[in-house]
Amino acid sequence: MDEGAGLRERKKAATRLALHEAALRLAAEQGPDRVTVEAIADGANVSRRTFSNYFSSKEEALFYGDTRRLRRLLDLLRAQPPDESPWVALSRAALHLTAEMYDDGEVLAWLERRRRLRGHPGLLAHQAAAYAAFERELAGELAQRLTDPDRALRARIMAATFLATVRVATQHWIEHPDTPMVATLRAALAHATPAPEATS
Amino acid sequence: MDEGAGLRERKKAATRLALHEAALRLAAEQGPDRVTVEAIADGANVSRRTFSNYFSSKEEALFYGDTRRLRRLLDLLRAQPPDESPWVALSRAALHLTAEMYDDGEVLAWLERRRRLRGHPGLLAHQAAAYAAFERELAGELAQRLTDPDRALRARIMAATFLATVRVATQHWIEHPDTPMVATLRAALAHATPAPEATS
DNA sequence: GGGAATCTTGCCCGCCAGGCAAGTTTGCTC
DNA sequence: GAGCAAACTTGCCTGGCGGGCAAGATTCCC
Repeated sequence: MDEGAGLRERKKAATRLALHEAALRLAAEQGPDRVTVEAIADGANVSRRTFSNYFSSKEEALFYGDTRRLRRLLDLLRAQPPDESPWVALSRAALHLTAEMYDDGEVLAWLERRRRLRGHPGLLAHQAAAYAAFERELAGELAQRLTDPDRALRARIMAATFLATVRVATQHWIEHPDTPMVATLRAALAHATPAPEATS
Repeated sequence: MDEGAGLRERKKAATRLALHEAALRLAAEQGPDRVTVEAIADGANVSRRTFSNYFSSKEEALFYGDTRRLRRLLDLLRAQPPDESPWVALSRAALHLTAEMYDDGEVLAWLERRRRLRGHPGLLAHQAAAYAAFERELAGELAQRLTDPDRALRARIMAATFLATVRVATQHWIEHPDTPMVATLRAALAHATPAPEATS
């Protein structure tokens, strides 16, 4: 990926990814609390101080994967036809994304490590925070697809509920991997589909 | 409130509340980053160490109000007729709660302080985390009101989307207090109302 | 090749979470 | 009331963290 950019950019992306991978691996091995930032930095062959240049906390490093995926989701959303209903566009983008993840092939290792982190309530909170950081951005994109009088509120609601749905679906799938992920996601999105505006 | 309990319990509740108030006041006055835990403890006439006995971080103290309100919401939900549709029960409980808040009369001071904290993205993340900590509990309650084959997933989705909606509605109202809060909440809940299960 | 921009690292400071133990307050029983 | 146990507060202390700063290394671009 990112083949186009210069050496500097590629190196940065590489260390950022290395830090993320190290964080995830170590957290899965030893439990998230037993891992120090220093250990993560070592695992990526980088000084502790450099870690701080990339991430502002252990947890941010841990969920950098989610962050990247959400950014990708935004791109996929932008690629949807602009006259499509916003929720449908969101759903398509999300399903497209999970398909991509399967193509990557790395899903299995990822799933395994994520399963070991299941049930640490502190981590769930940080994950929710990571998702929440995206709400404004996503809401901005959605607002352009709405014509409502109060699009601002509607866009934020839709962004928040959609992200919550994706987050829960992923979590649920991690805990019940017997069902394929797309099926879980599809069901979750169906459950959360907003009613076509009952004009109360 | 809590008149029934013994002295010990009442004192604990009082210091916990005092710490929360101090945190909110100081954060609103000086900005959340410029406030140290020590200052909050001082503001509540308590040692720094005691702060840690009540809250595990500044942010937890800051959002203790939200936490309390969410607990109250759960009680109100339990008080709804058990044959009511889950989403309607949730909505009623939420509207009931905001009505209670207005009755309290302290909403104005609260609003003022919260407005000053608007736009600190780090805080929004922590708020999302506080709400996320409630998802499991709420989902548990909702699961009892569902008969679905996959109630587990449905309950979690509904809990997550509902909490996201309440959170966004509150935030939106803080930023646009010209509209009354119940109106904002009602609109938000209407936008997020799930469709009656399109059997895809 | 050479200067400018950028990145890495080590050093450092103030802050923070939480274990431990001594001292204090509350609850309970007689 | 007296006295004891449970629970709470506090100070002390440790390991870890976030981020400012400046010196040195690397990359970029002319």
